[in-house]
Amino acid sequence: MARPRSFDEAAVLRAARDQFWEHGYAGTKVDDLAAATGLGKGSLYGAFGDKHALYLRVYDYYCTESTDGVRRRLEGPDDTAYQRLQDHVHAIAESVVADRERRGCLMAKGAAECAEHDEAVATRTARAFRDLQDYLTACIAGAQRAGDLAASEDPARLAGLVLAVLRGLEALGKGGVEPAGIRAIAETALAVLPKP
Amino acid sequence: MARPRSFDEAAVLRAARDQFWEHGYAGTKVDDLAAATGLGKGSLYGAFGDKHALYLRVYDYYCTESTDGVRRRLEGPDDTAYQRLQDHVHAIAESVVADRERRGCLMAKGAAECAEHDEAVATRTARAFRDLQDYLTACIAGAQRAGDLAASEDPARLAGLVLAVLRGLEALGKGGVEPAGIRAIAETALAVLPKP
DNA sequence: CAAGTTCTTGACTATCTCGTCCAGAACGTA
DNA sequence: TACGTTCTGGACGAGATAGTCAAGAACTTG
Repeated sequence: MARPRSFDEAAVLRAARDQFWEHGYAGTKVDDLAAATGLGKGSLYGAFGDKHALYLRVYDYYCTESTDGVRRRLEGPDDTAYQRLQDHVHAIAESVVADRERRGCLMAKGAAECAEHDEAVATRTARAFRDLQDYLTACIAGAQRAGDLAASEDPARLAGLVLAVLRGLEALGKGGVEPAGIRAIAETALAVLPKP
Repeated sequence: MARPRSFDEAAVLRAARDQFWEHGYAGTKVDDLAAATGLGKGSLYGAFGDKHALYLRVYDYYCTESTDGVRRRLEGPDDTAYQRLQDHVHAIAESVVADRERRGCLMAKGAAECAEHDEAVATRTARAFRDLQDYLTACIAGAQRAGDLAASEDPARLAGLVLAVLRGLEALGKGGVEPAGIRAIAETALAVLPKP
């Protein structure tokens, strides 16, 4: 029919994501996006629309990747559910610790910068949090059935608490809290979850 | 000696703070700052230096006000320490719930946007978090001495956990989590703190 | 009240930034 | 191969934006 696209859309989204991630929405220039993706501005506008539309694509892509990864890590049989929960909490703490440039999480950054004025960002963020809490709830419920956590507690409430701690770890990491502090919080959070 | 300033510095800082708070650092224009503060750009530059220097003044001012408020709310005699802790956690949850425009916390927003590239913001944020954890630690230690919390736990670790939950509440609020969810997390966090 | 100093205002400049546009390139189809 | 279509790259323009500057205002002190 016509000339096909010469770029890989996913690669362009990743490059654009890194720009927005590093500089924020307002701090990212369209020229930077063009340079980072290797596309001319004409191609960029033709393929994705304007800066805002591209940001939404990137943000949605990031949220989906992020929450899907969590889902995969948390789902599984009941008898290893508690282990998976522990691993997940530790993994988040380690990723915060490992992030020495304090790049943080694009979801946290994007929500902080844009959710107030951008309904699409707010909506996508809300869905991501809901998904995360659902995956945590399922995992915790599994651990309760397996007898590794007290069955008396509402799993959704515990999941909310864990989610808040994990989001808090991310925020504290941004704030430069030391590795030992981050790890201690993760340990303490796991320790206070009610056991049978 | 000379012509005195015709503006109230604290009022100017508050007006500038609201601009940065609403639009972020990169999203705030110097013209907006001038309009919001009522000062001409010359006065603004003369009194505070450039945009970045003004931002740092504002950010420091906000952090100080914020942490001082928490200190005042948490300090006091041991026998009411646990009550103060509960009140504080509830107050944070309620402030998140009440923030229907999702303006959030300037510290969270500023750290998310700037800490990565701006050493001064990173340093100030780290100090604020350290202060907050110290105040929480002192309050929790008081509650332990009064017999309202289990004395077996390290108060600094519990304080870290509480701080993470509070910062997490803020992040979840930005993400549009419902009031009931926010309040449930606050309740659950208080409920899992180990009692004697 | 005169002199000296600092503050104020807003016009101005130089640069940046978004988004458009077009000439040419690359491809499928007939 | 010739044609129609879509993609590409970058020059361009309109408007925004950070920071400067100069002329005058306001105040203190001698």
